[in-house]
Amino acid sequence: MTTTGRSGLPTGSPAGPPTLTTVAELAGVSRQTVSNALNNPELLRPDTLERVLQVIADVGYTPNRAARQLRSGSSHLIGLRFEPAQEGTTNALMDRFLHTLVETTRQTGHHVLLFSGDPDDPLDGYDDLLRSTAVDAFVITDTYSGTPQAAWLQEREAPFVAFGRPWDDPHASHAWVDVDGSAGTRLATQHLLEQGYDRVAWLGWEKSSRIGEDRRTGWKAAMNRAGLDTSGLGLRITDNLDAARLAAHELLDRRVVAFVCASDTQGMGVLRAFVERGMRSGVDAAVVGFDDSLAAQVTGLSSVRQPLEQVAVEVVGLLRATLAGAPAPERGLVLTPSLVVRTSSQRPD
Amino acid sequence: MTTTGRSGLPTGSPAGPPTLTTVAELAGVSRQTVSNALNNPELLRPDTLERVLQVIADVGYTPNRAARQLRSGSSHLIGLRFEPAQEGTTNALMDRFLHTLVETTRQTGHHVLLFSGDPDDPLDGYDDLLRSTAVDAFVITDTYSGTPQAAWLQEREAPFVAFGRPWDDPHASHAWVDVDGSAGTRLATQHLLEQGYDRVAWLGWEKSSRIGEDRRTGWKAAMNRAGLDTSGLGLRITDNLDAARLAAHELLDRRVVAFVCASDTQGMGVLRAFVERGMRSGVDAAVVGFDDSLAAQVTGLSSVRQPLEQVAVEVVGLLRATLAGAPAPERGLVLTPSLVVRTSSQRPD
DNA sequence: CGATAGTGTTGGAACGTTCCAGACATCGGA
DNA sequence: TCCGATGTCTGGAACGTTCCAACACTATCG
Repeated sequence: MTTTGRSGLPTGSPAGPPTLTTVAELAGVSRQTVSNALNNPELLRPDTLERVLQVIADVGYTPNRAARQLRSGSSHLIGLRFEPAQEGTTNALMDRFLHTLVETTRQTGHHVLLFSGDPDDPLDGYDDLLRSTAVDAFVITDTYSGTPQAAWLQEREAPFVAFGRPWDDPHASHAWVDVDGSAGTRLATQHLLEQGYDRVAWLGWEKSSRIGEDRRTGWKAAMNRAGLDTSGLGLRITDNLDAARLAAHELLDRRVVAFVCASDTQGMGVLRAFVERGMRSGVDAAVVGFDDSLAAQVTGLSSVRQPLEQVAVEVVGLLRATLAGAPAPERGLVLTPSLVVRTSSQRPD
Repeated sequence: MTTTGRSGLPTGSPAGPPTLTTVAELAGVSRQTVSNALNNPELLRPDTLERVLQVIADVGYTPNRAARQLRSGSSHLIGLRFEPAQEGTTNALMDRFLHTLVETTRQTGHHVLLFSGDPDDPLDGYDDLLRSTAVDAFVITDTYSGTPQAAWLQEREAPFVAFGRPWDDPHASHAWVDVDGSAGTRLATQHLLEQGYDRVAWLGWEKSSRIGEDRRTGWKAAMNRAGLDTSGLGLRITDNLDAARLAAHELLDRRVVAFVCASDTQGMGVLRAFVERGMRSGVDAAVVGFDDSLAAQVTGLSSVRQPLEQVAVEVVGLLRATLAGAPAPERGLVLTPSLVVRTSSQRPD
């Protein structure tokens, strides 16, 4: 029973963390049995299992990730390209999503790997990680600019799930989750109509923004359903405070006092216009923003809130299915946002 | 020259990405030579090097991370426990820091691994990653609650760098970077004094907050240097908008119209109080917040801005040094924040 | 009682890389 | 001419795990 080679040193010398062999020797079983104790416990006889697990706990053994990955091919890492804030994606938004993603993947034994790439090349960074087998799958989030990553990843048969629908190709055959922006603005518009306003204006983004146009349709649908005319009430402007402030003034001149916006930034611009005219927000005029950012929470701006936590949970669910070899669902999952009503759109009591 | 075993299949069959052996055969050299071409190019004859690199580029070879890590012991991953927002750390703040961290580590060939843990146990999660040799080092960020992680990691000789100073032990022997909160509030206070206010109030956090007390000292120092009395001007309240609003009213009753706050949230509360009294912010009264959050940017609240990008760069620099075996610097690195002046504290023109 | 089918456990091989010792030329100097 | 030094390249071994085929043993059945 010559103790397996492993140099001349006394086996299990304190250099480095314990390994399978260390545990095996202490428990008086083979390496493979220890491995099975962790990965296929049902194969072991109960008393053996207990003995092995006890030793594992005693020495504080944790399998070496690199070795496991090398042999099994799975890194238990999910890659996410971490971009600076972009249109439709406030930093804080990403933060909420990311946090739940990390928390949820933890439960499946996965971790999140962040990477970055050349801002001008939406594909940069993916290739390296894929070829070096560093990650098991990707989560892609910036689908507003078309989805070159999706096509690229699919071509390479790399598993991934998208947060954001494939605007270019609604029937794309990959798994995705998105939030129904249109439903959000519909909620906001209905809310303002219920508050007694009949001419509700829209402040949105340029026509080139798919997300912006989607949100606009919600406003339009709510107005139409109420039998109201929208002509002259929908404005497309750039996403900054001052543009929104000026646009609001323009509409206020025409006695339009209710606004639904494509972003909180624009909502803040409208609020500013109210103040400049001495109008009491929520009383003389009303506005609803989009994204429920910190700014909205702190200034009392009503806002449409995306269920990002739920999105992250669903993304992880799809990820698990994809990794298990399941085909992508027939259609993507579209979640409904909620409306957070604050003082900017509701009369006190 | 029997082609090395590798099953009976034609060598380099398209299954899976190319490996060292694939490249070696195509280039007509040994595995080791290919490895050297990447890791120690100076060992190769120039023409051999070129030939090998050409093949590498042709077949799109990237070393397998798991295998490399298993052999060399380095994962090229940096672990970061990703927490929900906490005192003194707005989500958006973390976002700026994290983004630069990802970007900077990219240049050193590292990636950022996010993990989470039991919110009640600041140590949870570290142990697993350490024992499974999943990460090369950690970045710890939540040092405001004491630094149990730092002590714990040091005990295990795990490399790490902290963002945030070790309040409990200023001479702790690990590498850290922090922002000089005191300098920030000093800047803010001086600015208000220059604007002609002489009774500048402080709205800060409870005494138990080290960060809060640090920021308070900056205000006090600036006032003292100007020969001004601070009695009755410093208030410690909870970090929410309404507490700040009420505190501001209390001070405004006493004709105190200039405020330096420990957070933007409090700053927003003060702004609200101005509005409620019909005071024009920046004209009749002034306030400066802390952290330059989106809310501040959008509401025109002057604020102290932390140089988070610079912090991240310095953290990575220290990380590299630590991983290279350098001892921790004698003292931590303290960076100076800047003041972003907006309409809340400066008269127009 | 011998063949058959589990049940629990084992050792060898393999994943793809880098470390290491050595092989084989080539070169300069004694 | 011979020797050591240098430059260039090679093959075996090892990192720690899981896959796989095979093992010993017990229980079942004809």
